Amino acid sequence: MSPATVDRVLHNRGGVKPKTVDRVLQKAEELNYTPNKSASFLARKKLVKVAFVLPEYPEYFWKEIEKGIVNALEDITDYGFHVDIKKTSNTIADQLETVHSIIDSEAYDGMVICPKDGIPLTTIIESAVNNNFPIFTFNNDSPESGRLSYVGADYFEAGKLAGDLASKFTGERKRFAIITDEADTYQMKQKRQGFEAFTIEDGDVDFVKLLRLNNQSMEDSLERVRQNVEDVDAIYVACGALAEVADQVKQLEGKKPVLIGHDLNDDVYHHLQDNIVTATICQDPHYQGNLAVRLAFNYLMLDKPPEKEDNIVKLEIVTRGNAKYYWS
Amino acid sequence: MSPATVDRVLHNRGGVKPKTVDRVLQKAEELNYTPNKSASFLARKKLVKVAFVLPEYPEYFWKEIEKGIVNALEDITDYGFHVDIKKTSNTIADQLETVHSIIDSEAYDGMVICPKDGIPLTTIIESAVNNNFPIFTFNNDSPESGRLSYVGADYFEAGKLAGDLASKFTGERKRFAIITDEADTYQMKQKRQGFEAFTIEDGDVDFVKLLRLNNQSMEDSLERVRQNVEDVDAIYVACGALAEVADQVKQLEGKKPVLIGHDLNDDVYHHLQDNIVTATICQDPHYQGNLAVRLAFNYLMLDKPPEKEDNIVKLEIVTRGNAKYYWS
DNA sequence: CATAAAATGATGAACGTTCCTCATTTTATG
DNA sequence: CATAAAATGAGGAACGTTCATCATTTTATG
Repeated sequence: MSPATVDRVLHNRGGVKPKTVDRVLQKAEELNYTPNKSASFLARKKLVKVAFVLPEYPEYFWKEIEKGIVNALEDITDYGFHVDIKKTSNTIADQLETVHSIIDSEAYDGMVICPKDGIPLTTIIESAVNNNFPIFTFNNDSPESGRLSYVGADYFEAGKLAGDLASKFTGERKRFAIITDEADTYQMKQKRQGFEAFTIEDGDVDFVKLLRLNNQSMEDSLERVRQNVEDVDAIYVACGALAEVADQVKQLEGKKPVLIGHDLNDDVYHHLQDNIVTATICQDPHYQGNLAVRLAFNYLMLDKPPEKEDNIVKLEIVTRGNAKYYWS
Repeated sequence: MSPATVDRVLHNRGGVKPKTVDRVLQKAEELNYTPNKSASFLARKKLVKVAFVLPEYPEYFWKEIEKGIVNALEDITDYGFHVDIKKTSNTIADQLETVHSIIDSEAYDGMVICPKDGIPLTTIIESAVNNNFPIFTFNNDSPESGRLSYVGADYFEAGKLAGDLASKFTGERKRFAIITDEADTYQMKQKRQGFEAFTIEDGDVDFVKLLRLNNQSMEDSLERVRQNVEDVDAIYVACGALAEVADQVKQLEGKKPVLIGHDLNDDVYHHLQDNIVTATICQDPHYQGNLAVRLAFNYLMLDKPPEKEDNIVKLEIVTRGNAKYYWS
């Protein structure tokens, strides 16, 4: 039997009779054979290409993600694995177009995407996956689409954690407020529900009031928030406006409420230093980018399907004391 | 010019006249040459071997580290890089012996070690490094030894973070206690000083009392701690006895003080769930193990010296709400 | 300046796969 | 059962390095 035959079996490229296939596989098992990666990558002639589809927004977060991706790729160069990062505006239409062009171009062997909520994306992912085009989701899931695997956080848990923190950072009185905005995406709903779930389980919470920002008239609604927040002991900002809310809180007279939110940017970092923001809940974007690359690499280059359908990344608590590790 | 000549230059294996060396390097620069890793690993015949010297203790922590190491190695198999993990008892003598045998055996191309405090280890590391035997430190540093690079936490910062948390988790009154034990290692001193530094900077702290456990008569000293802690609002356990102290705190009547410490094990995990331990400060052992392997790999296999002398890993805050991501 | 030693240069065989090409055997079809 | 088509098998070149070996040139030494 020639190496070529064996290779055909190992890559199930067909053209080998079942009896031989068995013989090869059995022998491989017996000898505890594992292909040598160096040789394999070296001999492989064609590039494997993967497209990463990311929203442009919010900038700082995706920049960090991108660093994680690039960083993971550094370890992998020379192995014939290539990724293109495609940024789309934050509209569904734009993302759909990008995805279509990726699939139709037939230039890619797979895709990793942070999909917008809703049917259109689910549908196209589903049909691509059924068509044997592997897709991984990222940061925002689309479980019904049949994507191979998801990398990202559990936002319900994130909301619960926010509740846990709000409770720990406050004293006797626990009058809480949640702030969301109009978009009220799936992620935001999950966070809110998690926070509420915590307050119900906990029992010590006096009340939770829900405030919604209006993106059209941001100034007005922030003003309203400020007025509504004077009798509150902790505020949980579930939307992306943590820094803006912090600006308002900073203006409050007297004892300031505990302020908790998500993610980190330059403004939030400074509010942490000033103890206006007590804590912010982060996911390590670097790690996330890294993991997504590895999943795609393992699948496409090493024939290793993802071990789990969900790769839930950890939620990290960032305060003044450890912020510098998270913001560089 | 033959590939062999070029190769000699690229691996500065000598035997090439300076003019040629220059010519080659210049051309390489000009062509933006980077060696192909697959081909390089494949053609390389000899194994590179690295010894990891770890204390056996505390078990759970080093088990996690080991997982991180093994995990990093999985991505690297077939590349001719091999590591042996050597565990030593917690005595200096034992560690010295292990290190000597590693160096004398001449079977290794490098070493990663979590060195015990003190002159003996510093000395031997220094002489080995001067002798062109690369050594990386890990979890516990030995900067004067001239090790190539350190991977681990900044324990002074860890103490400060503990102070920050203690302050945030308490209300009006801030009467704190620090608990250490007899060993009072460098790490523990750093943590203590960091905590104290925070309390001084902060200004709001009423007092900090220092309690020292006696390892010989643990029961007695825990008993003593319990009595000394009734008038305290927050306790910071800087030594490894967080779970034991938590057991004592659990028995206290009335309002329990905030309890903060380091690391995670099964007992601490349960005390977090019960809200006896409010928060514990962790370093990701998985990541640490991973990073140490990569540093050694980059240095020995890719000729990439570590970018930084200190690879300070982040300090992570673990509470009931996110403990599950840290304990599996 | 003869000679040995050191320095430098060229050659080509590995490393363990992948995959193309061609030869041979089996199977399907009338 | 003849023939074409499909299935299977064997052989060997290529991937881009590393490194041992041998050939040649330069340098040191008396």
